[in-house]
Amino acid sequence: MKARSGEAQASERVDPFSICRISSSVKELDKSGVLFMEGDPAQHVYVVKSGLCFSFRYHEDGRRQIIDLAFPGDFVGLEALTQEQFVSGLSALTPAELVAYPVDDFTQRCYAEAALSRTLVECIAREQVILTKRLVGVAHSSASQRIAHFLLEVRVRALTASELHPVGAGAENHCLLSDCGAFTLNLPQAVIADTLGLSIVHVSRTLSKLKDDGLIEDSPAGLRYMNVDGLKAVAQWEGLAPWFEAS
Amino acid sequence: MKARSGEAQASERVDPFSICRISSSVKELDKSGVLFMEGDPAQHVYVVKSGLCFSFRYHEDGRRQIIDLAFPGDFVGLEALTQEQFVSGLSALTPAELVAYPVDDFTQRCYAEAALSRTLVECIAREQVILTKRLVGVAHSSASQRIAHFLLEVRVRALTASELHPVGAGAENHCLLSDCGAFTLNLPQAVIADTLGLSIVHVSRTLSKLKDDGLIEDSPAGLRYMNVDGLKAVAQWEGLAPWFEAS
DNA sequence: CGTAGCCTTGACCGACGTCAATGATGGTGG
DNA sequence: CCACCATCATTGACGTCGGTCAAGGCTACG
Repeated sequence: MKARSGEAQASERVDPFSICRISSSVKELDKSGVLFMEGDPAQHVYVVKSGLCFSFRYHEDGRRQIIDLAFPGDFVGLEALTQEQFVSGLSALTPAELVAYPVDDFTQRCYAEAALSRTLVECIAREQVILTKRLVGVAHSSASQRIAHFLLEVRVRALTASELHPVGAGAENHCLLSDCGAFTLNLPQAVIADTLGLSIVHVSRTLSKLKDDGLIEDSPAGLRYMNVDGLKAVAQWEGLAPWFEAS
Repeated sequence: MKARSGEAQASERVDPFSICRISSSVKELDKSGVLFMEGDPAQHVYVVKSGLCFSFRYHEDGRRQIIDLAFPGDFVGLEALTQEQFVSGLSALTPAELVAYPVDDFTQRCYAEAALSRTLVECIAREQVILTKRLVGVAHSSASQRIAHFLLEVRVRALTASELHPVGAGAENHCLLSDCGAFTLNLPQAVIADTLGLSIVHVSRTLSKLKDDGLIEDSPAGLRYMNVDGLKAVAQWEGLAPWFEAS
């Protein structure tokens, strides 16, 4: 088997649940529940089993920066592998389940099975690419670009996640919903704002503009994507990352 | 040996050169030389042996985002492990040497030696923490905060790197210089601007303000840090990361 | 001496934040 | 069924941070 996954399709992604043979327990979170906070002792590594979560940090001035969303199948709290304390918190946007693996077991297993290390490296590398993209975006893009990009990113990741983990996706119930043809997203604007480093007010204004342009629309279920290609144009979309399907 | 490194001092950091047993070659770069560009086929993983490098990406509008500086001892181009192409370019700020390891050898060795995988995971995780910090900073801080933070970050990383790799540090010659007591930094303002997502003009203005406040000073060798504590106050400095010495 | 980098400074302007008021929605208890 | 409150979204007025443009200075180098 070839180790490099550059040419991998989404369907070939390693399955994070493959590590389930090691001792594990499941944590359940309510909506807005907090699994751990920045600074908490880091004794477990987690995989999101169902629901939608996000990792975040607080800035000294009290503002929250959302580092990344975490979809079913995503690793979370990997900092535990290299540090005593979490450097970011983790909270849930919807009721969620996470599988917890004690760091020590996990580490030992890494030593025992190079393939697991490998999986890990790939997961982290994937995450890193998303982060650098976001970094470039936050630094250099206008609010509408950032927001359009964010909307597209969430869509792709949600679709990918639900393909891979149709069972426990769960996020559809509350936040995401891919109905006939059109994708619909229901997130508090505060989440978008804190992810992209914008104010809620400006997010609202920018979304209104996107609505005026017919790219999205309000619906009872949330934001409805009316014109994905239009969004891509605004976002100057180049795809999320090589290993995600273009779609 | 305990695998977790949260409690590690700088002196206990894993030595990236420990992988030198696998086939490798040294690449030399001139000042401003480019090792690879975004999109190039990724066939090697590198470790900076001497000099100062940086990884970057171009935004669609042509602006350059510097992702991170790379000091002697730092891994570079780790994307090669998981992707066919580099997602960022790498260039040198000073004449530099980099050790190149073919990905395939590297990968095989990862399978053979879990400890190497482990080292890798730690390096990437470390990098990730820096990235998330930068993300928070770029999104929520004022120019003077960002710049002060950047100055401090470079100082710590340069000091750490030169402790670990006193031989091949090399960066001192051109960019960094820790003379009697005061640290001195000589970087083009364009580098600071592109790292922090600011315009050169504004970097200049902000540095002038810091000079007015007596925190830094021009010197023939570059910027001289006159008041590190003052800088820390401006930057709301909380340390770079747990594994770096406070200093 | 002329040219090329790099830095500085001023004038101007736009994007985005803040503050504040107003609506919509939905859950809870009377 | 309605009153009440909490949460979230919208909208306007206004200020500011930082970008852009343009001009000029300083060194280094041929």
